Amino acid sequence: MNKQVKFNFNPFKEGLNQVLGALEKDIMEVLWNRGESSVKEILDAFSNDRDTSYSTVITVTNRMAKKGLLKKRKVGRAYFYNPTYNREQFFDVVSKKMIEGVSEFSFQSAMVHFVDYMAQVDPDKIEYFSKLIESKRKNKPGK
Amino acid sequence: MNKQVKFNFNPFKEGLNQVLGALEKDIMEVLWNRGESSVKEILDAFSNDRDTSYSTVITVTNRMAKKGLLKKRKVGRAYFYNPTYNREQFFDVVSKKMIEGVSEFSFQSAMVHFVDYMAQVDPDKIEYFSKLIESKRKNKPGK
DNA sequence: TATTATATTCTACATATTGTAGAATTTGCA
DNA sequence: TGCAAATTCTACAATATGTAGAATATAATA
Repeated sequence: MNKQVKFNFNPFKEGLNQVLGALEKDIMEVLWNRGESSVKEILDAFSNDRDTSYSTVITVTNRMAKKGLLKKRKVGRAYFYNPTYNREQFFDVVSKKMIEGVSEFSFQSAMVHFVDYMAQVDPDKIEYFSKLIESKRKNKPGK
Repeated sequence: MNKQVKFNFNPFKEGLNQVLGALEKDIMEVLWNRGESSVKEILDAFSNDRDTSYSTVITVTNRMAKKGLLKKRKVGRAYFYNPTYNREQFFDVVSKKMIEGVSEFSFQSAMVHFVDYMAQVDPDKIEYFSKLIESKRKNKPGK
């Protein structure tokens, strides 16, 4: 029923490009900013340095719909596309799947490096994280 | 200098297949189990249900060497291959890069889902994790 | 040294993903 | 009903991975 979004994660890229191709990303950004849009509207929203043909955008939006990233809806003769998830949901859905994936891959290493990362990048986050954990500990069912 | 290993992560697969192709994984397993090996030795180590040609293995081991997964060394007329990282190191290197990648992608979500995952899969790990964090907090440089 | 067995290199094809777009076709509105 | 607009179909490019035959190089040995 719930067809989940499919993606790969490239840790050597940045931001959305870790999960989406360059054009896919640009399309998502437009749709998140504008809301449901037609291909023409997406094209118009692209900055002038991106020169992409009409049919290229159609091809890619259709592929994205097939992957579960977008929903399409017919309005008159044209199709309108809308992200399945809003920006925040998307980052959350991807993060969840990735954390599960990496944890399954090697939980021990994931733990260690997660703490290391926190300590290095923003030590203050550790405080917040501790609280998050404490609240979970309280909810932990006694054995 | 330190050419790092390149990889993608597919959270919809399992174990090493999240990072390696099917044949790449089989080759890594053989090398981790046997240590430095020739193509012939790798082929011999494959279970009988895998029917792969000599040149297929050469092609893939060479690609893996190019990606930084293996080191090759000439012995007589043949090349011997050895993993750049042992099994534990490999899981650790990949996990580190992935945790950094996902944290950069969305640290907030990563945090929440990491704790959720822990609580759900193995609540006892939370205790260990708390200690890990406490030790980091002590090392935290006072502002 | 000539032969043979073995290993490598080169090349090429298959599938999958993503970017790209022309040509043909459909469709809806004026 | 005719045309502009949009879609569909098809196809090519690059990258990643799996696959392997043919040609070539090389080492051991007869």
